[in-house]
Amino acid sequence: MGRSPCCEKVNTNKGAWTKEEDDRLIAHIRAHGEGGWRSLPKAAGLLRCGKSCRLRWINYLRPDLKRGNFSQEEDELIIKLHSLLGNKWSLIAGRLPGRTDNEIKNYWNTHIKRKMLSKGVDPQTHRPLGDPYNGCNNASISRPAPDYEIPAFENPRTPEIADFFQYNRSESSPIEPAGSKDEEHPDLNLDLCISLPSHSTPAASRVSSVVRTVDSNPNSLACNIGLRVNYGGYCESRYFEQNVGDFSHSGLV
DNA sequence: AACCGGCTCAACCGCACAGTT
DNA sequence: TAACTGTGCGGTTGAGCCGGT
Repeated sequence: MGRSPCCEKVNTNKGAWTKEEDDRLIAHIRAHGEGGWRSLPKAAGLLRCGKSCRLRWINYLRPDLKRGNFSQEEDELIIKLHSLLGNKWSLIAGRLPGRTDNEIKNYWNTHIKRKMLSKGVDPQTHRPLGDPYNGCNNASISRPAPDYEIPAFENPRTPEIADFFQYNRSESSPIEPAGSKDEEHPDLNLDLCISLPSHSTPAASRVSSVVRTVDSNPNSLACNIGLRVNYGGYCESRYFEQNVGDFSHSGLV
């Protein structure tokens, strides 16, 4: 059995939004808050699909949007985060206040990609074009680090997140390594801070756990980092490998 | 002024996934 | 457990803008 459509296709407006539609949507969300997108169009008197309303609000009408050109700092941060996360635009957007995933995705495709290609860097792998390691995600092969620094994550900014670091350090985990780690590689900065997308931060949202692990090997300097994030009912686990300073996204936990 | 091609970005689409029944 | 619902994500599209000819 096929999936039912997200909304009634007939009598539904498509394309550019009018000022009146924007005003209706804003007024409804001010009065009732975000959420309930499926029923929102009818309640707000809009002939729009719920998904379309959500997108319009998140990408254009939200009052906390920054708009305007990206700064040099934002440029660099996007490139660094993309090297860590790949095309996870919503996660990247979560670290750029006032920016949306759609905006960053567009900016990446129209500006940064071209800029990187003109510098001879593969925008997908963040490695020089023609690099024999391009497309290779095997952490057992030692690769040179990219020519820019991997961003150091900030320390936990809330007591709650700090608690999770503390909690998970002492808790055994499927990917918890044996033995101590910081002592072996004191220069490795693996403090992780997960910033939640501002548009999806209801009260219940929180970092459900951050598992900080380092599987240190004196010869390969490889380490593993696992993250589990839960916000707004959305839970995601990620697993990164680092090899001699090179974070390569290697797959889901 | 008209045409054309490239670029931008708002919006759409299909899908995945967690939650609910 | 399966079916269904609601939401969010990433890829893609296309209307509109702009500069060049």
